[in-house]
Amino acid sequence: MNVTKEAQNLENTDCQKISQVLARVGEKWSILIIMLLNSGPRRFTEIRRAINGISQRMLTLCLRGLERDGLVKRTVYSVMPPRVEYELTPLGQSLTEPVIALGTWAREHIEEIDVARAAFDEAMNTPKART
Amino acid sequence: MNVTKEAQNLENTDCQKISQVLARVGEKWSILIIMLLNSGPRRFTEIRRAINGISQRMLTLCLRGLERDGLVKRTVYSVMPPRVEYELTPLGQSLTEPVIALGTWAREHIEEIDVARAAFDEAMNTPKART
DNA sequence: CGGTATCCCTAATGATACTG
DNA sequence: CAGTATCATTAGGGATACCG
Repeated sequence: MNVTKEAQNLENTDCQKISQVLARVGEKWSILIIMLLNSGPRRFTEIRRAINGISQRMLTLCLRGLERDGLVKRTVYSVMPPRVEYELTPLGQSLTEPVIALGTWAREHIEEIDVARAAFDEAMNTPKART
Repeated sequence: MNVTKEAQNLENTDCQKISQVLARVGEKWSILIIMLLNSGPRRFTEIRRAINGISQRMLTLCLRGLERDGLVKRTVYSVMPPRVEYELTPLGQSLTEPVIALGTWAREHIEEIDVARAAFDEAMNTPKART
């Protein structure tokens, strides 16, 4: 889980920290939720409807994780029926910057990746190709 | 898996793409491998020793995934004993930039996150706190 | 050395039902 | 509405053994 001094650019502990953050950001739904909330507060069901395919359970767990890390703020309005709003904290907002940078990279290189994948998969189907 | 137009900053397809990339980058070991290879080519066993705790199986799978996406190049030297070197492709190298940006964010905010986590966990142990 | 193949166990996730 | 609880299924990943 640690990288030795061989990884000259980063310290061991740095890698651990980065891994922790990337693990959260890399979670299938986290990034989508963060980007959705980047455009303003949303209610639980709004988020659920906006993100196609997420189960109620996973949305709850994911929001809890983001809330725990201080990236998302959960506000409960004690009315009937209940109303709960989620919004990015300043910390969460600051995270959108590097995330968008990564997203930009993804957009710029996704075709290149697709080509690489196709080439790799084809090579797999052509056993001779793998010397 | 899609975000509706509610997420004004990004298109549906963008989010899918970003998710794909983040899923790979977010994988527990990928980021460590990428950062390790950022300092130069490494042999299979070198990587394995450098990254504490990764199993041979997972290293193989992870490297295959990175290779498939065109981020890592695998070179086999047909000698005895076998020698296989892994290095970042230009695409892989370009990825280190936004990843390092995210890493920088992680380093700058990890304490804030730790505090948030501690506060959240304490609130959990004080049921009254969650109204 | 650098893998692949197999078994096995656990953690993650979906589906469903129920509640303040 | 916004959850929680439970069950069932599956995917992730470790351990081990074997191969070119």
